[in-house]
Amino acid sequence: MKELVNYILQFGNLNQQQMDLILTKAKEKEIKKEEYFSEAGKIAAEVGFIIDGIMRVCYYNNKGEEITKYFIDENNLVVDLESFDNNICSSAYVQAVTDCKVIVFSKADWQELLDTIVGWDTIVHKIISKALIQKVARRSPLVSEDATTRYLSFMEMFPKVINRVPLSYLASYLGITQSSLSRIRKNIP
Amino acid sequence: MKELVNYILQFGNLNQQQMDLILTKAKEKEIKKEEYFSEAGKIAAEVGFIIDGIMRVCYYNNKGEEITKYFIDENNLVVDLESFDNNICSSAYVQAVTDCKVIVFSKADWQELLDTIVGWDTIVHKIISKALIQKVARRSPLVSEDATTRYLSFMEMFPKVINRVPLSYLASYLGITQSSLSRIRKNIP
DNA sequence: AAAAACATTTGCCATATGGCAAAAAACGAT
DNA sequence: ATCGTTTTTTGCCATATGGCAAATGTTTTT
Repeated sequence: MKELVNYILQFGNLNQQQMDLILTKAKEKEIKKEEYFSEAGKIAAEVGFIIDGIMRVCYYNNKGEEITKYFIDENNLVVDLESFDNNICSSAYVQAVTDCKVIVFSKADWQELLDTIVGWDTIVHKIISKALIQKVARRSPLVSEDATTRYLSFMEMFPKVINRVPLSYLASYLGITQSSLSRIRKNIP
Repeated sequence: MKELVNYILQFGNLNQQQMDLILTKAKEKEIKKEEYFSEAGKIAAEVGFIIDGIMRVCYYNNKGEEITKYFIDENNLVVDLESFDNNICSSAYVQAVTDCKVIVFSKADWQELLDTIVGWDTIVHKIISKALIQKVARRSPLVSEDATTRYLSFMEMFPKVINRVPLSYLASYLGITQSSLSRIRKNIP
């Protein structure tokens, strides 16, 4: 739980008692490779924090192709916000790419913490804003650069991820086919 | 100011007195076509709400090309969040694409409202989360679809925008060249 | 109304990426 | 270690998009 505590404290201060309360609601959970953390068509029921492993968010486009929208790695929050916040069905899958160790909060517990701990909502808001801003920032360059540049930027941004995910996931994230990605990789020194 | 009031009330309730206080801080402002609302290298000083007109967020990539990251139209908030929240220099320009009428709040006033009005922070959080989620949702499909599909989706998502912005802005938003976009348009019935 | 400035379209050809199928390599289970 | 499965690479050719420059069309200024 140390990772989670450190993560939270980056965004604001809580006293020992408040932090303890948060931790009593935190449940540790294993998610095996390929299993889903949340699924399209269902309502997201948990907020997660990845201690170990990589997840991805993916969906099927109108041609039926499976598209990876983004990757989430260690020490990050994982939650389908739109679904969780608004109690609506999710439009994407959140899937473990490797075996994952995750800390989860049920929706009821999460809500209780928001109602109970003064200042927790502000911290949560900061965490979420930062994550969303980062998401936008990471996806934007994917549109305007050529495929090789996109791949190189990905390597810089996610050095920990690149060798742990199948090429096909990465290719759809970058918006190219797997064979193109393979060729691009070959041409990099 | 009616537009702003309606917009706010979508996200939560405020009494008359609270709303009046907000409106005392709101200043109306004109921004002429091509002028900047905020600039790269400077710290964003205002939160804006577009009453009329279209703005865009743009930056220069490492090849020196000007890239439009997104468009913002009527009845939406406009602010470089990362810069405004953290007091750091902005990395992008926010520019009026057409003449704009905007309601603005200075940073000091905005902060005062947050400190004074109970519940205003929650409303602001909701507004911002929704805007960010929307931004992510809008950019994601740009990566995985072909250019024609991207253009068609843009038309659906921004019917009000498409005929009011130069082709070059739209092309860089879609990640293609202006001439390709011109050809794509020609081939659409 | 004419001129100038700007925006869009088009032609020509180069290049990047896609589609598909087979080969090669890597991984897992027995 | 071996077989079977899955992932990655490669070859071949088709197609989409880019680059550049000229032509056309549109707006703004004088």
